[in-house]
Amino acid sequence: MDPIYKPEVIEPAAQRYWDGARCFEASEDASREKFYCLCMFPYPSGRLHMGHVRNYTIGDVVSRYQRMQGKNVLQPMGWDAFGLPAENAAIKHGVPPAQWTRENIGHMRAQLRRLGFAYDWRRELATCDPEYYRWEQWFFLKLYEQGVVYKASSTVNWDPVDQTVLANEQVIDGRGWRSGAPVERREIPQWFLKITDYADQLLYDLDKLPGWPEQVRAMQANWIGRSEGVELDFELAEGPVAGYDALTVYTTRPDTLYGVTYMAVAAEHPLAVEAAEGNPALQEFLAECRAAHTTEAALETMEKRGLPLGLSVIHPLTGARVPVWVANFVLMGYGTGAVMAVPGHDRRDWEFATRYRLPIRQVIAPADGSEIDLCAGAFVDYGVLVNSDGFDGMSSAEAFEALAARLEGEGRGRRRVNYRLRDWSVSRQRYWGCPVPMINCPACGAVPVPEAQLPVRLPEDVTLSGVGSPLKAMDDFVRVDCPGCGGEARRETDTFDTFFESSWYYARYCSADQEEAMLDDRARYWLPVDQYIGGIEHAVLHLLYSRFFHKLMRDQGLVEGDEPFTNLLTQGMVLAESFYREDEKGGRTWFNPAEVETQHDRKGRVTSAILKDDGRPVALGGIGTMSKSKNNGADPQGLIDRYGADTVRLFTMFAAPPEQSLEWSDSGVEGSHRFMKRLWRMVHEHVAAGPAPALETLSLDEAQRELRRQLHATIAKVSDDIGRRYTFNTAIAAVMELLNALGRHAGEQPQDRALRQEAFEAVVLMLSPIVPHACHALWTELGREGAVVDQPWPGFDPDALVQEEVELVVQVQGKLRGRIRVARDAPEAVVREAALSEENVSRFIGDRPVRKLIIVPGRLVNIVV
RNA sequence: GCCCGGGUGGCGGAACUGGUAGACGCAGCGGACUCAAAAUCCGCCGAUGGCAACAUCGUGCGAGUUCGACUCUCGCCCCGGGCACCA
Repeated sequence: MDPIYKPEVIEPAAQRYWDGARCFEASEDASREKFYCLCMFPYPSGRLHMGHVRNYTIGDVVSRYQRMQGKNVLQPMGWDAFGLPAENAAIKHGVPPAQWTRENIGHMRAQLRRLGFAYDWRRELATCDPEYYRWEQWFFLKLYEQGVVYKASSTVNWDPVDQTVLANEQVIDGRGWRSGAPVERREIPQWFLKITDYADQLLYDLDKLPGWPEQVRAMQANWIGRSEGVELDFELAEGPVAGYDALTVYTTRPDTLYGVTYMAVAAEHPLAVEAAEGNPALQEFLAECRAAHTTEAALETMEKRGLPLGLSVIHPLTGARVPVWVANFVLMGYGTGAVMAVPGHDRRDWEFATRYRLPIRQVIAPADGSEIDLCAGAFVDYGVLVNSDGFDGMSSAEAFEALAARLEGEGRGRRRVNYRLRDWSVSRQRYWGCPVPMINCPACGAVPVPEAQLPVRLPEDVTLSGVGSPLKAMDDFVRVDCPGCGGEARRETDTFDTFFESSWYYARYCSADQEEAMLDDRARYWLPVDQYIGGIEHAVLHLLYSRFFHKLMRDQGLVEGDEPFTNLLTQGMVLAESFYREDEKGGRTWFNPAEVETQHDRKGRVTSAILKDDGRPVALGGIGTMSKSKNNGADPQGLIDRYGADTVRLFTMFAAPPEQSLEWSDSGVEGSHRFMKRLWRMVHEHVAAGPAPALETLSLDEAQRELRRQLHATIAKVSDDIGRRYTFNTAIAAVMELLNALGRHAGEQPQDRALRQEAFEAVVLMLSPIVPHACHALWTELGREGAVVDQPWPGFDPDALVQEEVELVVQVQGKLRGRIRVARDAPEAVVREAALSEENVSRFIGDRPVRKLIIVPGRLVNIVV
């Protein structure tokens, strides 16, 4: 055995073994319990970053642990390969997006292999491959048949120079991020998926996900935003306008109906548009509201403004005339685009009414009878009705029911459920994405591409100028005969939102090589995913869309079950210290932490830092996420080259529990490397002394029994930490402690060596999910047959945990005053006697009488005087 | 504003069901080995007082429950994340 730990030798060797023995190729086996472990697939941006390393190491540890538990484990990997960065890179470097993407995939795949992750690479997929996206086109057409897909006009951010649609993040201060041109709002026909039809299921099924973090479920519930209320009609006092004879509003507070003093409609509302005809002031206001939307200015600070429309409505209960205003805080996209304003009991209505001196009426009083002052602000809580005719004295809840019933009876209102969730617009006016499989015919309208013609392949040999989508100029792609009438038609040049691809990839891994169908029976075997792992940033969009897709696939008979991911782990971010220098103009130059040396005071507190290059000081920029702009990223590749994959894996698992953010520390990595070297050396010393004899548990002396007790206690703890708690950091700490104890145990008797053999074997087994390469080598060095990857997880020997004598802590008045050793099963009287006679304890008791004595078996004694 | 997290040594973190606060690691300090350095090994390492044994204080702040509170209850302060004119 090599006395020196050489990751550069043992890591490739272990990987060659796994590949040769096809260890991680998973196949369906009904006789074994399956475990599908999945990490969110990466966007092939070019190279792996620390977030990837952390994410995939967690998944790999879980997978390898479950494998040792005897489960049939599937852990696949693939590429979320469509998307905007490829187009930007293409424009910048003149490389086609397909080429750029595939080169990046090649590089990142090699990096993942270097880290030794236990993937079934046969199932690798890239969403930009026609073999993948053809099924997504096929599925889209199925949904179209089913009526889940529809086309509607919707507003987009349009860059008039680049002739392209911009995502919200690409609009900076109202201008296109690349062209700098003022962004326009355009109405463009787009494809939508009716996710709102599934809103209730998506909300209520959250209760079926106890294995998800509370936080993620809460975020999804908020995003769906279900509210119960009443929709009611206010008859227009001056007769029909713009084809309406009533103004319909939605409210969650029908109990405040008697407090309505005005109505407010959105700027885009037909009544406002109609009223603006021939009214320049109103027209100007509507135009301002439209412009304000595009800038996405801080809405919270936006002033509430509006103008009267010169219309009024009739209150359905009192018959009073109520004026109609247009207001900039009313959203056309929610409810009916109009609200009944109750300034006494709604903050926004109150602000608006105060500004424009509109009347404020109190109709709700606090349930506890306290006084309120509506001049100071609105009273928004539920309470008891006042000034509301026959409804006075009812609680808000009672009044909700009574008013809803009355309005429904009179045909002027109905109970309604509203959602914040909007239908999902899946069209993107972009090149690098999956083509929407539709054909636009002047005669027939939008016609689906016939199934036999799938896939609609995205032409990959393109040059991107940055102006418009290159697809529009490609006649070969665009010109097509209409499948309906045979006439000349144009192919749809929009592509799908990339969330479309990532919404079902987890299912496709099960049937990755299936050429005849989207999914097959194998998906029924593997799904749902038992453990899904990824970043919290996907808490809403990706994880909501995937849940939606799973229900769509279920309704098409493609999968079983209601939910795709049984357990979800959201890993924390990777943070690092940053350093900078400021020039005269206040501009900052950021230095990578690798180029900087920190200096500390005698306590070890960081006081300042200098640049290694010139020895002059740099400023501390604080801890934050690793980012390009702050130049504080640690490059995984450099660390792997220097320390090996195992050290990097060990550090990322040891530095913090997986859900918390992880602070990067180069010296922490050094520490992990030290541990690897130490483990290697200790095993080497043990092995170099020759084979160990068989362990005879009955002949161990006290020190040996104590060491063995610690060994088996550690096995029990590590099993629980990795298997149940997912606290890999404490599992590693426990193994470190065990190794420290082994180092202190000096004996060289045959049974000491036998015990050491047992301990090292257990350590290697326990660490093998985390540092698999070194453990692969050490298992063989310990003289064991077979590969550690095929070994079962170690069990603990309950007999080894039994102690004849235990140490008890003795407290007086709850404060620690001494320790005693007593037999494990010592009767209470003996424990009591031992505790009271302990020197320090008796000193503290003095001559005070003992009032009470509490014994917690195996732990402590507390004496109350 | 609403909804989630969180606040423990110089630092990352541990203490899982109320029962020894600070495991493990990093940094720091001291020592061994060495001509020297690196590597490695050993020891110390919350604050205050004390030669010491030990004592007092100490988990954001204030109260409470309890024999006993980092852990439970109430009130407050601060930090992070998400949503945010959603009627």
